[in-house]
Amino acid sequence: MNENAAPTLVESVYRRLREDIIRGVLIADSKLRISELRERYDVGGSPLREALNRLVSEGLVISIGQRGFHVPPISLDELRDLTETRILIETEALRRSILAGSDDWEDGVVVAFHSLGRIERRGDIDSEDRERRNRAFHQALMSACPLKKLLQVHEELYDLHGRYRAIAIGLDMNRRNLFDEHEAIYNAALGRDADTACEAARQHILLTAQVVEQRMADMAAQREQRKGAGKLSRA
Amino acid sequence: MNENAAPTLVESVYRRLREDIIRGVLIADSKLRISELRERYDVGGSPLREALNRLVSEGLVISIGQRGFHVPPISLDELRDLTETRILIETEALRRSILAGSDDWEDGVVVAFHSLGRIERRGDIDSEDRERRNRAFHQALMSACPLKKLLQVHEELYDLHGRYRAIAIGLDMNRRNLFDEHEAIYNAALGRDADTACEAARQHILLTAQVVEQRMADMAAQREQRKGAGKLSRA
DNA sequence: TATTGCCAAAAAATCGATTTTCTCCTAAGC
DNA sequence: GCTTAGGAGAAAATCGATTTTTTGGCAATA
Repeated sequence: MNENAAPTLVESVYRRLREDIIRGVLIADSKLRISELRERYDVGGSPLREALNRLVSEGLVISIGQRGFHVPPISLDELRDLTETRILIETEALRRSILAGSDDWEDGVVVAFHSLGRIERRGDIDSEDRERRNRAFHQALMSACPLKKLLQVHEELYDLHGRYRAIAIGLDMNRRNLFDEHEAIYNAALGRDADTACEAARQHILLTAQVVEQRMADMAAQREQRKGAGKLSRA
Repeated sequence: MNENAAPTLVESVYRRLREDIIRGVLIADSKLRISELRERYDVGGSPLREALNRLVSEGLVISIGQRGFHVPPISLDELRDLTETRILIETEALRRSILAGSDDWEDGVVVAFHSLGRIERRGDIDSEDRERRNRAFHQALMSACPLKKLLQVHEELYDLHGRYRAIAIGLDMNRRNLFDEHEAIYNAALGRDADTACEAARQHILLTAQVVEQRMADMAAQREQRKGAGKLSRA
């Protein structure tokens, strides 16, 4: 049996849908027509609808009775809300993890950090691998937090936030040194300095969010301009 | 059109399943056979499975590929995890709510408190109404928290916790004065004393959890005893 | 010109039947 | 007596068809 094979069609299409929504392949605010999705993922209506319903509870899909499913819209307000909430949860989990972390935890953090650093130094824009290792690093840092439910909540928020990060993929390379930001968290964590680590994590998340905000503003401006041009050409 | 009518069968059976799981009507760790549920809720397989899949994402149902759905087991470990995480989220939301609360917020809190107090003083064991008003009170307290996502997370945790509270329904009347506990939070909140309010809320949640722990221990002891008796009778 | 009512096409929701996969019991073999 | 193979029945997963609801356009009306 293949380890990766989903035991169920629901499971498989659920994961693929999830990825596509978080990555922005399925556009925010767009309609998810059952017939189109059936074709896209090559599954029947039943497993598809079941997968969609799972995503509804995660906030990654919106269901409107008798009017089908939609990708949730994005907004500056939600980004800010999500960012602040994620900071709250992530710093709390990080703090508890640092307090409770064993030798194994340290090992895991070291591995994740170096693995991520290698990719970052290589400078690949390849977001696939990068995003995975980035996530793994953040998770490794928090993994010793004894509150499992807190970690679950964080995962949820991280993925909701991921939809916004996807907007700005590749954009922050120029302005920021992500490696330094990660290193600051890393050093403080291994040094068991929870306050410093949390502050570094907070800054790191905030900076990422700011890049996204900038990008959203740019996009809004572009939309404005196109609208203006449209008016002119119609006049 | 009836305001309360679910626009969709999925929605309707989702709510009913949810209630029954949280209330403990559907027993922890039991199997949820599609055919039985179909009969119980008088719906077809498709809406039923869709509703179940929503609950899977909320952690109120477990899905095992090709082996159907189950009510999640309960455990002392999870209770403690859930309790501490809920305290964390609820006190944070409460703190921010107190800081940001407007006059309207105060009004809402006053109404919710008195409404709950009336029920409590009446001493009905009726959990239906009581639970609803209790929830409403807690929500009113936090409602001015600007982080909407934090409130959503709280709701999720509150309901997961509800499964445990259901175990001890009616049991805490003897030992505790719930009214006083609520009043302490109420007074501190309206007095804009966030620290005191958070501490009171923390104590309140902890006390409830302790009653549940006690009850779980009792049940475990009873099980032990029955097992012993079984052994004897078989011998 | 704006509004309303109606109809056909499209889409969503749901059902009933089929296929696939597990479960448990029986019996043969060690 | 214990383990393992086989198979019938039960249950889960999925599909295809049906029913219900919405959408969008067009014409009639104010």
